[in-house]
Amino acid sequence: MSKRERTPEKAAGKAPRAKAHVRSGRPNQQGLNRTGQLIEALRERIARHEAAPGAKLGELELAVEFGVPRTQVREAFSALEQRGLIERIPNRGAIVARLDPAHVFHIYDTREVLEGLCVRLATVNAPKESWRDLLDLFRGPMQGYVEKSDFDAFLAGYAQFRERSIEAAGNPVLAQMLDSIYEKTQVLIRRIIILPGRAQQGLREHVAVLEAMNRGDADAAEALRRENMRSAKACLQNFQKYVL
Amino acid sequence: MSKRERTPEKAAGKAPRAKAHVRSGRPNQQGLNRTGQLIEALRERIARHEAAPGAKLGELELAVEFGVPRTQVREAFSALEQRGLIERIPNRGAIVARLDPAHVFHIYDTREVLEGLCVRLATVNAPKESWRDLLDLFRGPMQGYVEKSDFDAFLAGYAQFRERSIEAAGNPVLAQMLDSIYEKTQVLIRRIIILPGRAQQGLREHVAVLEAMNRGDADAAEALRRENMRSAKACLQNFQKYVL
DNA sequence: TGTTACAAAAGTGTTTACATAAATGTAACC
DNA sequence: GGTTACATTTATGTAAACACTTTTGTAACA
Repeated sequence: MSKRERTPEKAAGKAPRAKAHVRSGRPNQQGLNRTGQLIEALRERIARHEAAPGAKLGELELAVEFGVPRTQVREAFSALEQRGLIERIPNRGAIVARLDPAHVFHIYDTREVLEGLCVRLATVNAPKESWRDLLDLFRGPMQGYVEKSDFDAFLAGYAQFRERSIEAAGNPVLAQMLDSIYEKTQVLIRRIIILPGRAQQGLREHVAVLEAMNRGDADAAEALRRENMRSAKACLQNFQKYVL
Repeated sequence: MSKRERTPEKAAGKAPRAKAHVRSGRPNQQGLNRTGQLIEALRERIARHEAAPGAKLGELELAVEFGVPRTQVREAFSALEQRGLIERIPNRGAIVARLDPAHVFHIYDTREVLEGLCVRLATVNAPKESWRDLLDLFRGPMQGYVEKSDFDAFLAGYAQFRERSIEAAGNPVLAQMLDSIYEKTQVLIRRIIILPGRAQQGLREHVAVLEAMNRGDADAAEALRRENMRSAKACLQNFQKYVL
């Protein structure tokens, strides 16, 4: 699963209408068309910070790298610009969007209510005791990850909580909004959890949320989750100079 | 301000490099580039239901109408698809996105928490008594609009509340999410307010929200606004067969 | 040595042309 | 009369060419 093996165009003869079955103008493969694949690839690259904020995204450069015509790169840019992941400056090209501190705090305010809704819906929709396994994970192994500073395992646990919640909430509108937030802040999480005491507190708060969810107390779960987001934001503000 | 007066391409000679100052490849005009203008025009057309859900959007058709090359229409489609306003079916073109009832309810659940956050932030940020004029409007003239069934004036009042709240909240992330919801449900509002008793109840609830905002009680404002959204959703469920 | 003017290069914005897939119409065939 | 096979049409997917803007490098000039 390397880059992508494609003939870099310019390999098709000009036979006006010769059989022509598997040539240049094929529409899609495996469900997503090529532009969609390109959008997804760029999105992930930006979310992973493989392309740093402010970095220039050359149209021709990407077109050659992915083996697609420049037109498709521009279509992808158009989509990514709508999602706020890149900025296009007329005649100057596209750059990965920077996120200034103020914007990050705006994101966290919004995220607070969305995450709250997510756990509320998840609690309502899933039967009691549905969260036993996650609760065990967060009460047991996750504590060890924090002590051993095994942040990868720790983040994997968070990701599991995240996926399960969104899945159980069953609200695609909410899921999309949380995704759009997540893809912008993904890289921040790695900087936050290494802050002194943050991982421990986050863990405590998650356990409290999960306990409320597991006993079916949707209102408490929502309130606790919102509290959790507020404390994360407060932590971010305290260490703003080191993180943002 | 009619359609758009542009030479429908194919009017520029092929002088290899003759002076060339105001020709074909100009980048933008009045702040937004042409693709941006096209996106905005199509967005509005969809939001206003001038293009009905499920209606086909032909690339060439739109290209001719707006006097732009097909490539730009495709870029606009790519952006609109990201915003969930259209759906693209491979080799079949684009259609205006349909919104099924389940999706509408998901939207309203999400909207509830976002609108709640909006009035909370607006209340916190704006000084007390900032909402006196709106409160007077909703307690006075708006009542008359309902009784006279002057829905246009009524909706204008709602729009004013909406704009002022978002403005005062001062959170662009939230504003964008509310916009993305609004552009999808705009047409529904016209069907909801004509439902028996809905306008009256919505008005009462808005007055309550504004009273809380005007006395600076952010928590009450948030709770009341959320209540308002829940009652709107409930109304929608009751008359689902007539509205959706 | 620093500055300005100009020219070349690189890259984006735009346009057109070509290839292919779906839809449609027509005629042969049962 | 209805169905199937094929040709035609229409529209989308793709690719490449063209036009313009910005930047950068170079050289003349103060």
